[in-house]
Amino acid sequence: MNDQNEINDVNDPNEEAKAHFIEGMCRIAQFWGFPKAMGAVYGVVYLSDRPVGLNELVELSGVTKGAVSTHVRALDRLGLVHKKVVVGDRRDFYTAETDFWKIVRNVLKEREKPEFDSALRTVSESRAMLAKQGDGHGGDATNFYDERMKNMEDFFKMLDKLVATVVALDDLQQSTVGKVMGLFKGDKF
Amino acid sequence: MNDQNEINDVNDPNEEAKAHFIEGMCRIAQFWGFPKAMGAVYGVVYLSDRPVGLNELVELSGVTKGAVSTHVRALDRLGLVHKKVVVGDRRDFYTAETDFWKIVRNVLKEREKPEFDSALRTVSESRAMLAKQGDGHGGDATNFYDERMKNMEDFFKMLDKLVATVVALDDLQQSTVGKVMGLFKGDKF
DNA sequence: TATATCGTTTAGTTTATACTAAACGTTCTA
DNA sequence: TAGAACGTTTAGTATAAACTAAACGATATA
Repeated sequence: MNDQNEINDVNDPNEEAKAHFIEGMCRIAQFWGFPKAMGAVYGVVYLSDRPVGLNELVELSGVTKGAVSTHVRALDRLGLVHKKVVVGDRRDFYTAETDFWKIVRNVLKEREKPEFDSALRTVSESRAMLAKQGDGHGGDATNFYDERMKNMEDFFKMLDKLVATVVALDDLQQSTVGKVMGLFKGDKF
Repeated sequence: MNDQNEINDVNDPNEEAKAHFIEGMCRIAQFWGFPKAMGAVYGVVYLSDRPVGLNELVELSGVTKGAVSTHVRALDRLGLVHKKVVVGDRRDFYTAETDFWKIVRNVLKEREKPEFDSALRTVSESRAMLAKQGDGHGGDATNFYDERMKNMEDFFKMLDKLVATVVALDDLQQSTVGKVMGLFKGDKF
């Protein structure tokens, strides 16, 4: 991956640094559960000062066209890149989103949120099943299971609210995060 | 997985609810990047009112001994379960941690934290390489790359601090989270 | 209308990972 | 000291995912 060259100049003296950076993007993507090629594609876009076309991405990332097509669209959905349409040009161009706090919100909204809902629902469903087909008169075992399940349900509900709150913020920034951290340090809780 | 039965009574009327719950644990585990069998093992431990032995886990989860052995140790490392040693008994017993906020801290510390560090280091390294083998006199291209990389570096540093803050809290609880969320709602930022 | 250039889709391969089954060393028991 | 029960390790298999290469439909151009 990325044994190719320069995005701007031929024999860019920064080549090595860029390659290392993009390699890092691959590793980060992988850890967060995304394909590493997706990280490479983002890395290339992120290190470009102008919109990049799909075929260009293929060359610069070393990823095949099909994969780039798939991944760049996924990146667009997550808000990591933005499609730029140039009038009178049939090609798609992409630029990188550089506001990472905005990306966090997008990813939570797009990817985590549905899964939280699903997880929460499963636990709630289990509780409902307990109530229905359990021993019916609150036997010890049923009570215990319900207590455990409710405990988890409460946690997920709170987590869900937390995510919803973050997603709702349209100005999540370094300063905001900094202030929250300051509150913790001040032992105000 | 888990086509077996009861952890307490034979023909437990709550069987169906438990199975659904455990199935949900599998899905949740999978989403967070853990093997689904690990979720099943945790589910079984979580729904037991007494310490569970390894062989018992094998029966109740439907996962083979080797896998249970591996997964239950991983769960222990993450703080999701605790090994209970019974004197005069060679077997290992496990109980579930029920304080999920405590678990969040553990997981961040154990699993996320090192990866954040690694990600941050890669970006910093790339910047250093830029400074060293770049065009040397702050050409436009080098300046642009450095700006982008620094932007990401700052983000990771802040994220790192945020995680460190959460990990440092030894009383992260529902009430704490609730208060933070309240602050956001109050438009105090 | 023929040819070239887009981006997408698909079929097949490769690769990574989870999982099983069995062997293993260790510790207790008879 | 033989055998049984424990947890771990390992070799092999199954499964799932990413990736490649090629075909494809659509759109522009000549």
